[in-house]
Amino acid sequence: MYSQPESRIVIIEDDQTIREGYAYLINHTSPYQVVATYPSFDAAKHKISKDQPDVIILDIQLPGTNGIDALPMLKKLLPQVYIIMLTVYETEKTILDALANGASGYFTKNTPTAKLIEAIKDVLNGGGPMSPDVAKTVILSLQKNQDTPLTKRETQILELITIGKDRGQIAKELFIEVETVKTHTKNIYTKLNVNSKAEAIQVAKDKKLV
Amino acid sequence: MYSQPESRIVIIEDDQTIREGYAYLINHTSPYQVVATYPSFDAAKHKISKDQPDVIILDIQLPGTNGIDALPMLKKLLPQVYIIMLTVYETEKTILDALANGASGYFTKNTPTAKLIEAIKDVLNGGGPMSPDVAKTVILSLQKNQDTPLTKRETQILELITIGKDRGQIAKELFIEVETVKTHTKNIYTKLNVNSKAEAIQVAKDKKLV
DNA sequence: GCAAAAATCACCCTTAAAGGGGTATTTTTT
DNA sequence: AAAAAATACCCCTTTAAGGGTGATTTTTGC
Repeated sequence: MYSQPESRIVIIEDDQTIREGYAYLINHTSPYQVVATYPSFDAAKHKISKDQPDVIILDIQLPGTNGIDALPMLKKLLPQVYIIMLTVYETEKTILDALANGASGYFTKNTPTAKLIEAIKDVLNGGGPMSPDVAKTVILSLQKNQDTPLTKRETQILELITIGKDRGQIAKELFIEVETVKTHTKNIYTKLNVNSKAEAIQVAKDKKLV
Repeated sequence: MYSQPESRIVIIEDDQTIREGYAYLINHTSPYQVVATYPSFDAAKHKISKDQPDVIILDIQLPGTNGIDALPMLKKLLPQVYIIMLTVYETEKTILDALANGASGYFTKNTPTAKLIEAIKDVLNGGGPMSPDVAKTVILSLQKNQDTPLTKRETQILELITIGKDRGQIAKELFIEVETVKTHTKNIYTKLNVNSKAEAIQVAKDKKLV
């Protein structure tokens, strides 16, 4: 499916200047049309279905229902819609939350309109855009801790532990004895300074060891 | 730190045409210089430290040591270096592996040189580039399953279970009784058709319920 | 080629935390 | 008003986890 000139955009953004600015620029410098703008999700929710948007530009910091909470509801109302998030803040948590909740992209409010229009084109063509800053945050959050105190095998076993495998499953998967898994596990616990599977999982996630 | 005109690039890529093509274009159409090119990691490993590269463009499908395995070794050799991965394949697994192992960016071989040069600039300035296709894969892999059979509370508890919390910790965190956590857990198990914490974690990861 | 590090396996012993069954009240949503 | 979700208790069983100790083999790094 390729982006059609008549693709319909809706903007949900509380700041009037930004809202109208983007709307004007999109309408005048792109083949897309802004069919509606709303200052909040609560204002939008009863009307937006009739707007039949292809893409929604959604602010995160909205009065009333915020953008993150609005995401799943919008997805429910309009399952096919692409949503591009807009925000001033960029904490790892909010970005990942947004992405995990179904955002197709993520931009800051100082993103030039040209970039935004390019992003709209990208999502309409099925590619998900991501601004470099956001991409960096995502990458950093995925980045594995390089200087692990754990050996290769230990890391491997810790990884299997974190995805819920028990001793027996791990042993089978690695073609080793359960007792060996136990030994490795003990060493892992010593190195990580924990003494239970649960704690190990938490430390592993925390330090991005796996 | 801003990108310096004298920034040094090394290309590790087995296909001679691509290797020399990129080298020529980067040298002639950008302020960066390709200081060395290698057809494999094995050929590069003993010399690359002396090249003092700022950015390495690294192919994934290499003869001998592949790019993914080479990543951590390169990072060890040159902790400060930025690595941009190059590949023809784009499975979710390989991309996430690369990112998790410390790649700064990820592009396909048909990426126009202009884009690649822009990416080099981006990484040198500290922003991580990501091609739209890759970004999409990453996003998709982060995407939460929308139609969970679980309730809000159940999802919440499953989430805590997957990060290794036990009944007691979950109860405390949610200000409810341990017995209530148990009840929810039982219901989760029934719905997910499992009967252990370990299985639940696996199903949760698998179906991206959390 | 040698020493250190990593990976492998085994036996003993203990108990907390997990899992299964059933029941029931309160709160929220529709 | 009915249905769904969230809360809470009781009883009962056992498994998988954790701790201690010791030893052999394989892989790595210099």
